[in-house]
Parts: sequence; C-alpha cells; structure tokens
Amino acid sequence: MNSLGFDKAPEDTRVVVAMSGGVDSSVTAALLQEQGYDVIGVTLQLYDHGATLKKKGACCAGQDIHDARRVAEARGFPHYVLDYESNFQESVIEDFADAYLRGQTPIPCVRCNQTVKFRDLLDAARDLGADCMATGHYIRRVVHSGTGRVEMRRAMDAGKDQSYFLFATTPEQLDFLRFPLGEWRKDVTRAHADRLGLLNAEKPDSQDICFVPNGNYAEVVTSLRPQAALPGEIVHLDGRVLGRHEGILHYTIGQRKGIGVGGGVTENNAPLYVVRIDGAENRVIVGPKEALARDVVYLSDCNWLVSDLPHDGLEVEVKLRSVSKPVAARLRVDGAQTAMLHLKEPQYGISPGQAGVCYDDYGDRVLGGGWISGAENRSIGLEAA
RNA sequence: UGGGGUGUAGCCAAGCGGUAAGGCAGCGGUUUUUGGUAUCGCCAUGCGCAGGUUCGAAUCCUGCCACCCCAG
Repeated sequence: MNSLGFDKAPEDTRVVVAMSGGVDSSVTAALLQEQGYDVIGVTLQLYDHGATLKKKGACCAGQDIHDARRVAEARGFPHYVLDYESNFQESVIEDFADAYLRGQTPIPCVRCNQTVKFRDLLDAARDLGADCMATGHYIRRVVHSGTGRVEMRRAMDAGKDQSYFLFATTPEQLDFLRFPLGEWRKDVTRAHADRLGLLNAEKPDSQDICFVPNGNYAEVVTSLRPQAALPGEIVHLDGRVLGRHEGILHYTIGQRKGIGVGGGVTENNAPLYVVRIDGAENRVIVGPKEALARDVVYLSDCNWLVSDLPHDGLEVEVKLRSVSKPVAARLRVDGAQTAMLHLKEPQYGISPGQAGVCYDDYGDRVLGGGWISGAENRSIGLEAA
C-alpha cells in the first residue's frame, strides 16, 4: 500500500492537489510529486484578481494563482486554473453578506470548504480521473485499523489545527481526501519548502478572509448589502437607548470594543457587551457580561463523521468559536440535521452563524458539528437570538 | 434674579488646604485563521471663569457665568 493508501505504485496513482498558491499546498503538491505520484495541480480562481492582486497572505486570485502555476512549472507537473468565480460568489460571498443582515457572524472559510472546495472541486478531480484529492490543510485523516472506517482527527500541530473549518466535510468527501501535512508542524512544512526550493517558501501565512482586501470586511459587506451598514440604535437590555451604531455588520455577540457607550449607564460603570443583534429592527442590544452566559446551544445543518452517535447523549468537547478552546458538553443529536449541546460551564459570546464543532472526549477525533442557530441559558431562562 | 443644589478628561465619578483615585469610552501592544473575547500599556501641569487669602488652593474667601430643583 502506498503512502496515500492505495494498493498500487505511486506513478499509477493520480492525485489532484488543490493549490492555493501558498506554502502549504505547494509543499503538498511538490512532495507527492517527489514521491512519484501522478500529480495534477489545480488552482481555483475565486474572485476578482484586480483589487486583491497585491494583497499579502491571500489565496486563489492574481499573484497566488501565478505562484501556484510557477511551482508546478518548476517541479514539472501539470497545473490547471479553474474559473470558479461565479460559483464562489454564489456559494460563499453572498451567504457571507446575508449572514450579517440576519445579525449573525459568518465563517466563510467553512462554507468555501463545504461547497466550492470539497464539493465542486472534488467533482472536478474525479472528472480528471484522480484516485484522490489532496490539500494542504492541517488536519489528519486516519483509517481506523479495526473498523477500516475513515476518521478525521485534529492536526498534530495544535496551533495550526484547521478542524474547526472542516467540520462540514462529509464521510464520502473525507474518503476521497488526503491531508499529507496533518502530521507536521508548520516549521517542518517550511523546511520542506526550502529543501524543495519552492519560490514561495518564505510567503507569509494567510490570515484574513481571502476575498476581503486589507481585512476590511465591512467594505465588502457594505457594497453587497448596504442595509447592513445603515445606522441604528444601540439599546440596553432594559430598553434604554444608549447611542447609535454605524451598521450591524460591525458587531458580533460578545463584542465589547467598538460600542462607544461611555460611563454612567450602569451603577458600577461595568463595560457593556453586545448581547443580541436584531437584524429586522437594525438594533444592537447591549448588556453586562453576565447577560452573555449560555449553557445550551442549538446546532443546525449538522454534519457527522461518525455514524454511531447515541441519541441519548454523548460527552464531547465542543469548540464554539475558531479561536476559543473546546469546552465540555453533552451532545444530543435530535433530528437528522439538528442537535443540542448542554454545556458543563456557561460560555460567553456564543454567536449564531459560527460553528459548533464536536470532538470526542479525548479531544482528538472530530465527530462533526453544525452551525450555531441559537443558544439559551437554562439556569436563568434567558434566550438568545 | 426668592430659596436650595451642582459645576473635576468624551462619559460616570473620588478628592474637602499639601501638590488630581477608580471605572466606562477611546487609542496602542500582546494573543488570535473571525476588526470578537482575554490581557498589558497610554490617556487632565490641571479641577466653570476671574480675582483674593496662604509657603502651598480642585479644596478657604469674593464676584461672575452655566445648568438643575423648588417656589413665582
């Protein structure tokens, strides 16, 4: 069996590598090619490359496509650029903007993986006769030695782990996917990039949302959904109007900075946090930190990577925000697509639109997850949007 | 224009003769693949204005101004 899990020689194994133009996917492609695989590099053109051409740390447009192509040329394997602009616009960008209108805080990276990369590109890979598709994501795909089932596990390098953004990967997709970097730390990848002489070895990691120039997402949302940028009222939970906001797109639940309301509002001058975003009324509702506490979370449009989830509840770890640590919870899968989480300890700043990604109690295996549709506080009976 | 009260940073506010607390907001750093959270740092040569007393005044005195409340 070869390193990608096929019972044939690498040269007889065709692998499509999704190349963003960054270091990770470039190393992935170059490495597999070095191992003798029949590598085909594919880069998606996802959005207008004029405005974002010079952006640092972007992917999938302009300079990045160029970088991917040059890596392929230098290493001597075929490379194709597919125009997925309208596809990406529809599946990812429109949804991103709409989420703000609903008062949610979206994660476009998940949508992109879910639709463009792992659905459409994956189909294209099959059309190219590939045995599998590889990406540079930091995530591990493990074939269980006993059951033969394919599992998703967190990356070895906890700091680079991308499992939160990949929860929507279906078992079928996972079956076809390969993530050669999942066992590595980033510095190992960099070292290989140097060794292979990749021209983008020193390229900085991407950080921002790829289609947003200069991190100015407000500008992007404003141009697509001007309503989300309309000024409105900032209202306290007790009903008092405390000030004005410059558009609900600037807020997320749990946010403290940027509210701009000074002292004298509460007895002890405690800071105010965004507790709720009312898209219909164009209002931002604020209150004390305690008002953010939630111990029940509802998930919708769930995707599960394991088939044996007990309906009567399972102890899990759940990550409710990309940069927060997983917390203990009990997971109840109720419908085909929905689930409920009872958190052991209340959490603050849970926002609809974000993902709730579940791990088993070792915190390593990715069970799957869903989109946060709402949350509430059982102990004091407070409901969130 | 009778009485009472209050005027300290953008906001709330301590100080009541010894050389301007604290909080909120804001700004900057750290953390971070969400302009979020958290955390650290910065932020009044000046206390409504003008005089006076004092070695020394936000604090005492005088006058003025502004706002608030009660009474016309």
